[in-house]
Amino acid sequence: MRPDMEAVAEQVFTALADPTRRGILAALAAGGPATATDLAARLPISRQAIAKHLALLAEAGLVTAEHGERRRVRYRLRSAPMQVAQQFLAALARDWDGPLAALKDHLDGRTTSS
Amino acid sequence: MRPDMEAVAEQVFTALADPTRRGILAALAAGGPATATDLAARLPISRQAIAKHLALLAEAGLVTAEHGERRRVRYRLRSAPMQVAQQFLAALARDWDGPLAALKDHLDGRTTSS
DNA sequence: ATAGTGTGCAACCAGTTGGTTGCACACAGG
DNA sequence: CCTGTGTGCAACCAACTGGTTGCACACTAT
Repeated sequence: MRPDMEAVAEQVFTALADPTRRGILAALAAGGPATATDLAARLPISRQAIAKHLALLAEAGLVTAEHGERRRVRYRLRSAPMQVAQQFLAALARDWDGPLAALKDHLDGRTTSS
Repeated sequence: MRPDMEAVAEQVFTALADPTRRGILAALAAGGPATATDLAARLPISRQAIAKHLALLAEAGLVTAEHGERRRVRYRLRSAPMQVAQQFLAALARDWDGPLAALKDHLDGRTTSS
């Protein structure tokens, strides 16, 4: 079940690279699931700006929309995509300074090890 | 020794969010340390564009510049900042669906866990 | 019926970003 | 001396992004 791990990681990275988005996620983590208008009351930007960010976060799978009574929509955190991103980072680091890198350096004419 | 972990993570996320940048890093991982012109030969963009990306990657600490003979500059991968980013992701995930989140939900009037 | 509250959609705007071209400079070899 | 190669800097450009405002729509309550 890896629907293109790199694509998920890219979306997570894009989402988490923005301070405002991290602020929204922190607000959700601190106060539990909330609606866009609720978040707009706590953050210094407009509801529509928050709605755009929530759409992007939902696209990345970091939040899920829960439709409640009277057209209200609550957003809840989802940590699963972040674990995918973590694995992606781990895989990258393994590729970079793993034994392959040393071999490459050797073939490159450098005597990195031994 | 944490010079603002979140700042490092943000730079890593910004750097890794761009496909071209990941391509440059992949080329470095595959072929070992290389110069900007060398990378420009393998990638479909100009040397100057690559130089800009390398500057950003160096700023994030993901590559280091090694000044060699005759004004040549080779860039080498550094995986340390990625491990910081990994820890940041782990801390976030812990904050989200850890016991605190359940408590918050409870205080919010919801009976998530008995 | 109408007012109030909450959501979604679209237009618009300024700043950033990814990319290009062009040029100036440093240095080794003919 | 010049020519070739490699680097750095700056200007410029199109596209994207983060943010705003305005408006239309849905639904509940008075």
